[in-house]
Amino acid sequence: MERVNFLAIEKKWQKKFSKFKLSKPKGKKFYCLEMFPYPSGKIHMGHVRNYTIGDVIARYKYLNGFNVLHPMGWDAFGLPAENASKQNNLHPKEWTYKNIETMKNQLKLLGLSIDWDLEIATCDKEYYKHQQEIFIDFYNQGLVSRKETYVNWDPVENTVLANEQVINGRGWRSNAIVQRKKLSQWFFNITKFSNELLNDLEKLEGWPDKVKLMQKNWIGKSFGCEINFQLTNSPNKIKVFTTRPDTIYGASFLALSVDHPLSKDFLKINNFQKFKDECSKTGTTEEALANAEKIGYKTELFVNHPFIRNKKIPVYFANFVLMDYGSGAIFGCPAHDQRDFDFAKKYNLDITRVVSDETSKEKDNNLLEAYVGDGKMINSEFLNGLSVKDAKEKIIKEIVAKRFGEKKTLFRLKDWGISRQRYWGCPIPMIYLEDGTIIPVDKSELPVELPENIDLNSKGNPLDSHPNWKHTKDKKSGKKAIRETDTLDTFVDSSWYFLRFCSPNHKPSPFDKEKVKYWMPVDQYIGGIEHAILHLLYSRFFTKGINRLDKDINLNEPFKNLFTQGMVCHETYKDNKGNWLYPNEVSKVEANKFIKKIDKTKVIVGPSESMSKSKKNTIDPETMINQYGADAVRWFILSDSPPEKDVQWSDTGVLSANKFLQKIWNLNHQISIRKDIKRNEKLDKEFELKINGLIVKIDESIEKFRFNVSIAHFYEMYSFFKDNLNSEISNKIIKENFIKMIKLMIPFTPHLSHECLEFLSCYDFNDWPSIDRKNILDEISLAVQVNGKTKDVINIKKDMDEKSINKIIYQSSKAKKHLDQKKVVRTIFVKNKIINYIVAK
RNA sequence: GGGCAAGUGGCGGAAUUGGUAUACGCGCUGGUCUUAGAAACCAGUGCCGCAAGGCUUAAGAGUUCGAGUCUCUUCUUGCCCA
Repeated sequence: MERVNFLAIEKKWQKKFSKFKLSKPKGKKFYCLEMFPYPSGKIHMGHVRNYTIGDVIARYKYLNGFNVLHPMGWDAFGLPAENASKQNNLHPKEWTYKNIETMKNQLKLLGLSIDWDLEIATCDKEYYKHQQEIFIDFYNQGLVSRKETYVNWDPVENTVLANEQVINGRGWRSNAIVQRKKLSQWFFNITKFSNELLNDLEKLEGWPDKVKLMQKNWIGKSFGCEINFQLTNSPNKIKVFTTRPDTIYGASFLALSVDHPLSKDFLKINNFQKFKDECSKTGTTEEALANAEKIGYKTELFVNHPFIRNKKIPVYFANFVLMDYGSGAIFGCPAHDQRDFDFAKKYNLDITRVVSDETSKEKDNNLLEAYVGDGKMINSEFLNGLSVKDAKEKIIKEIVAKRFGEKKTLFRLKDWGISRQRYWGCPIPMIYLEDGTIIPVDKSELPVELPENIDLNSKGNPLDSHPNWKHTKDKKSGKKAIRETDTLDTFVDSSWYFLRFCSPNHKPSPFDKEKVKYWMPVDQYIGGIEHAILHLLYSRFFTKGINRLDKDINLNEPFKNLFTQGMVCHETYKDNKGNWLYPNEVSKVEANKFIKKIDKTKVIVGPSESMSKSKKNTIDPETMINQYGADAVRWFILSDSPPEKDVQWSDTGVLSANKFLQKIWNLNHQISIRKDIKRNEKLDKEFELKINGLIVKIDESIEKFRFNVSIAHFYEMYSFFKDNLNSEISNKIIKENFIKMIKLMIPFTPHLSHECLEFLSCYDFNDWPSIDRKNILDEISLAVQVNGKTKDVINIKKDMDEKSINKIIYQSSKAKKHLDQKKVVRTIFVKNKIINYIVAK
């Protein structure tokens, strides 16, 4: 068998690919973008999968005549650089750029069609300078504000986290339990776009429904009303937001957040202070609040019930009410809200049912839990008998009419806190004058550069501890000023990089508007599902913000089509002491039996999980590329599972990919030395039809992101070629069609395909085989069923009528014996598909 | 607790969207070649059955000439929100 040295040919073609451009003067534009990586050191299999998928799409579109933008860059700011710096005494900048160099070379090993002239790194001052400009523009547009709020404080990273970065009450990166802390912070006013961010989801037809639903839930629009409750002993009112005004007749208490303005009057009271401290331990997430024991602090305050004369409702402070949702106060209706129910049980408060549960036969009022379902209103005077929905409408009308409150829509989405007390991020371009005014840095002074000399071991914020960096002057007035020493959340960096890629070297502004108008939106965005909320929501916000700055850009959404790929998984291994082991530290003795290479001790095999350094179930892409070749690695990672699902890494899988690609090379060689034999025109035609069918299938499966199916078709086509090497088919036809197949493989195995084409003296690497519409098979196979069960399959001419088919079946079909001497009651005939005889029993 | 997916051989997974279930790959079994191994090649591989044939898409029901696909119930798993 003829063999090819994959490493040698890959090296050869990579030299050409590295200068490769998919952009061309003609053709419709296509912007193909994969989420850019964090330069953590080395690429991992997740990157391999992500960028291979992107490369298939980019190359496919290019070969189909599109003018393709396919850039790559680095999400280069972030905490790991600081941590590494402390450990290795290497400046974050050096560490980052060293990693970028390594990873860039690794990406090149994959043979990606990336235009490296467009490369950007977010830690480059040429990049963050423009980010600071956008920040100032947003500030001037009222999209940035400074607020004192309770924040999620990550005690391990010593920084503030956005709500989106708190997962199950823990920091998304450190996994430390998040604390509540009051700080003055910068915010992007993302809530100004709540409605647009929600409504425009509908326009995103090219996004997975799942992601849209997650964003919808995250934005969390809810309808309800505000009700002002009159305090009995003061002229003041307490404003309450509720989505269930229909349950007002069941109200038995008011609960306020401990941060509610009214709490000021209680701060001097010892018990209250104690209670407040207790509440701060609960955490800020909705989950923590829901699971925590409901505790309250009873005040001597009462409010009047707006609809029940002479009814006074007690006022509590409670731990499950948050100041930053609604008005920081709720009315409790224990019968129909579980949290209120728990609270009422604990403090012996009234539980009055106002919605009847028609599905339950129990009529008594002794509820075991809150009833939140639908039903008819009871105990509610003029609402009685109405459904929950109707009651809601009626009571809101009444509340508005009587001026007790107003109709209101509320969002769960909160503004995006962007201040981080870290060094390795984009400095926030604001200054504080001595008189207390806060103003943006003059644009002519941008970028506000990070200082090179920094002591990362100092306590607290490194920029704040720097001896002189923060001291500056206001350019206009010449007054002394102090710089903002917080840096921006790194999610800001990735919220507009897709715009920068359209003109990465543009100096005057963040991007060349004309280029953005041409390339945007991104036609295909590809990345992990883990960014379904954070990154994608922020990018949408940025796009809308930028569009507001200049309507002429006319860009509402950044990503037209989104694809979220699954993760790469591998079995986990532990030795008998419970230590994790890398896959290359163990060897397989027999099925399901593994031993540790070093001392032959038994290894415990755990379930297959997403590859992670902590569990050591990682496979190094570079090792695999060196062993099997980049094309084989690409081939395997695309072939084994549909790309949106998790894929199981398998050494035998990548080995068999390697073997198959060797066979393709061997076939290529055999075709080149094939001797022309007697030819049969009919076979020639059949052969052409077959390859024509392949083009249709490959086009379709690539468009639908079903690369595993594409690859199955290539396997079938390979067998077809091999089986026909000695058939009476002309050399011309075999070779022409083999070239077509090889061209179809370019997006999957660019190195091997190019090498084969060159070997066959075909130097046109830039076109895609076209479908010959006339060359469509005129024979089809038809299923013959009796009583709905398939008894035979016959090959007939396309579009043959029922009568002729009947004749064939009664003459020669295997189904004949099931029909003989039986009465056919009915025949169902679907042209070119099936014929079904219903026979009497 | 709520919402959304999904359940097909020993494994990863196909199935033209209601019309031939198990394509393709892995693994496994047998054979050829080889001193041997590896590679390569050939054959087989859902289940029952010697065969004819019958059964089979988590379980159960329903609609239909026909259901992996549609509807309902149950179970299981995964994800997101709580």
